[in-house]
Amino acid sequence: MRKGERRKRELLDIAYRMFISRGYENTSIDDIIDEAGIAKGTYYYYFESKEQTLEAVIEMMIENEIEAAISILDSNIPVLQKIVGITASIRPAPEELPIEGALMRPENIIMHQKIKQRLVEKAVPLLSKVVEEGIEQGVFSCDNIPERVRMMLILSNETFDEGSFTDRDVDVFIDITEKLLGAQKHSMDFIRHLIVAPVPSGIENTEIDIEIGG
Amino acid sequence: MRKGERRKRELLDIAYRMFISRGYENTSIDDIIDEAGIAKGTYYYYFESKEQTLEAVIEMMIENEIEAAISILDSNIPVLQKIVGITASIRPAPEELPIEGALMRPENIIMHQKIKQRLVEKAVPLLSKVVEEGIEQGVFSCDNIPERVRMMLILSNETFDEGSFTDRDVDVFIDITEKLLGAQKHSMDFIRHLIVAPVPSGIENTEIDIEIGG
Amino acid sequence: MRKGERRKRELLDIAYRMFISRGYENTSIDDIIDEAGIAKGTYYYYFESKEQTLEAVIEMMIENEIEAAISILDSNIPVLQKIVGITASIRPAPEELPIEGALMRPENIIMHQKIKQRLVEKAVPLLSKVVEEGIEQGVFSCDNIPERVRMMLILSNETFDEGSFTDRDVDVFIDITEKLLGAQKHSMDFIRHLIVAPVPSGIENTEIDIEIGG
Amino acid sequence: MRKGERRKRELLDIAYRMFISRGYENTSIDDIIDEAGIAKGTYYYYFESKEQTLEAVIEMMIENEIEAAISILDSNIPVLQKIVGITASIRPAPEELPIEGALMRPENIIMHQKIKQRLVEKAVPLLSKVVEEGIEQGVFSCDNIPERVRMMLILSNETFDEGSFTDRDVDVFIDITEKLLGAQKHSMDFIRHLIVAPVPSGIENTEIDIEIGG
DNA sequence: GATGAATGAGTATTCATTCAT
DNA sequence: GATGAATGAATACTCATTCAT
Repeated sequence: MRKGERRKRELLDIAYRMFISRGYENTSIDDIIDEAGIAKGTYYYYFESKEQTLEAVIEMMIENEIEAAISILDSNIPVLQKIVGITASIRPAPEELPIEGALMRPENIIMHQKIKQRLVEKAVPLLSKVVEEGIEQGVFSCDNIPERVRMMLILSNETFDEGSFTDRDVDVFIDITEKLLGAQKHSMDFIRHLIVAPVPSGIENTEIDIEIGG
Repeated sequence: MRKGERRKRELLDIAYRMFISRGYENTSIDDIIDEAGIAKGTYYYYFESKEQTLEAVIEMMIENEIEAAISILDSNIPVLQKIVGITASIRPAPEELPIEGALMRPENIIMHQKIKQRLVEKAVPLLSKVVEEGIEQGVFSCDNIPERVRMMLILSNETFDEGSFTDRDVDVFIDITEKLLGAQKHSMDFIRHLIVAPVPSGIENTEIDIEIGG
Repeated sequence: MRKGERRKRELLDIAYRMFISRGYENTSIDDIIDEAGIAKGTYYYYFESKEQTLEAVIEMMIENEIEAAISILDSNIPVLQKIVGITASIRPAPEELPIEGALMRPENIIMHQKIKQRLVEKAVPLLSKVVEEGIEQGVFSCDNIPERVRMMLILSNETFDEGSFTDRDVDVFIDITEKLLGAQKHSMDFIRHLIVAPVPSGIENTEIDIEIGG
Repeated sequence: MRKGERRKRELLDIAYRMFISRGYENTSIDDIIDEAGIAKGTYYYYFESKEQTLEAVIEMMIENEIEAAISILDSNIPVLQKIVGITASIRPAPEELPIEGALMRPENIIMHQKIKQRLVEKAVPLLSKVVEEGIEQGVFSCDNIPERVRMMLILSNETFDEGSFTDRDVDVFIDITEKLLGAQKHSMDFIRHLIVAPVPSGIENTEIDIEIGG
């Protein structure tokens, strides 16, 4: 049993790495067992199906992220930094992402989507705690905390995941987050230094500036 | 030529409906040609590949949405209502969505994602125009318009698409949109009547309220 | 493992027979598995692709021929007969050839060509040994042995493979082979009795005897 | 009719070039009509089938070669040079061959084979005339002329077509041709200067030198 | 002479899953 | 616990050919 557990964990790691690097759809059971050096029957001894494996892989991933988030939550750093730290830790680490940041490659969308969804689910209550903490300390001031936290997470995910955001995106994100949580203007400016815009502002917009209507 | 065009349009419609109702991945070429009552060769006479068909289907869909959006843009209704109208028209109409609202079913994720992405791309410049109009009229007040518009769209998509939002989500969305664009508090309250929350507030949160840490 | 090997050999035999009798291009995977009574997956469990199967089939064939050739090489028969024996054994046995002798039917050309090429490659070093032996014994006398052997093989293949050669072709072949290897005039005459010309001399030429020029 | 003929000739030229450059099997009717800028129906107005087109293409090619050969035959140059000239002209010009000399690529084998066969058929009677001429002049001395000529052609084709022959191959070829036709030793040495071996002698043989038997 | 829409049989390959040993 | 042989449904795409206009 102990041995079996270890084996399963091992397989999970392999599946994880392969799903991440080549996409779920592009990874066949054969790929996995080849890499693991086991027989096909063995794989099916440990997993019911490929989909169940994906589920398990995601669960494992989530647990890791959440663990990190909780340790931040329980630490003694200031509330504002907790928010940022947890939000960051909740996002799949860059090195875990498919190469070339090709999250949009169809073969990766499904897994990516599932992960994001689960992470938001898990993170909302955690961050809500932090916001409540902040309200007690007078740093934040707002109602409907979980809903606000959820929107903040969505914005963060959708804006920064693709890796093609600009300084302006960061500016707006900071502004809106402060207002979302009722924080002091500029109190979250420090985020700016933590996020490096890979694309200088103004480039993206040029081509979008189309003349419309009359 | 006329005849060929009609035929192609017909096939596009069929593909569209099938992709929408059973998902792109779950629709085989055979399904499409059976439905259309044509030979396989005929299908490939009009489309290069299945993927290209998806692209064409999405393009068709987008064009429809954008057309509607532009007619709103060019109309004489108040700026605030333009914003809401365009934002709504930009979202795939509910009846166009896969049955059971199962946008999250893996087989639909890819198409859904592609559509959302293209719609945002197309809508940002349109809405930016409206916001500028609003600024001139003193209704809005903000900088970095395209970035703000983009975030508003993302929030709108992610919040209302799933069909499982609450009144609180609506409240927060209104609050944040007003702040995002620098609108008067409560000036966008009227949205509330246009969006009906399918899930009463407070239900979702119960299960998320987990005890954490020590 | 033993079992798998047997199965593979079995499939190889079936593929071999089918490729030979109806041509590689005209044999579909479905034909093969129908004949073998196995599922498609099973076929692909043993072979990577149709082309790889062809490769394997040819390899098997070659090995058989070469084995026969080597046993002749190692025997004690006179050098002249070794040459003839190996040259003959190196040629695909008539019963192995596509029915109707239709080697020229396009569907067979590819395989036929590949086989000939590989056989020549394999046979040249073998026959070179024999020629060296013959030189030591004073039966042959020549330089550039591998090149000469290769040409002899080509001539033999191209002349006798089609199955439409005449007595005169045999005469010329004998003459030229003797000269090629520096053998005594008439020392290889005995070949004549081993090769039966299916077409009496003089028939082919009639139609070719065209008046040319002015 | 005149116009139709021109059109057909035009199509033939296109088909010819495409078959040559990408192989018969790899050239689809669609490729041809795209290149020609005509409709599919038009193609079938001029040709019965793809195979018939190949036949016509080859016929056209052969005619060109034979024409050149005949003009050499009728000229006043010495017999030995006629032999060489015709033999060379009979071989598909290098620039007509598939790129990269990949005659062995399966997609080209069929056409290549057909061409070689037809060329030999056509060339044998021509060269036989020359050899007879040579016999009258005392330059050659042999019987069974067509058979000898045929073998010479085969040897020439098989040896020099691949483009990977050595100086030794040339030496042996000269030696054997002289003996085949009963020419004076060294009388054909001049060929050597006309053929440039792309591969220095001795390289190929190394790897073939395998130890065999006991 | 010319068009181009329509055909449909044909083909190789993939892959998650099962199960007897 | 572990194996690996066997399965077979599923699928996208090709292409020479026909024929009504």
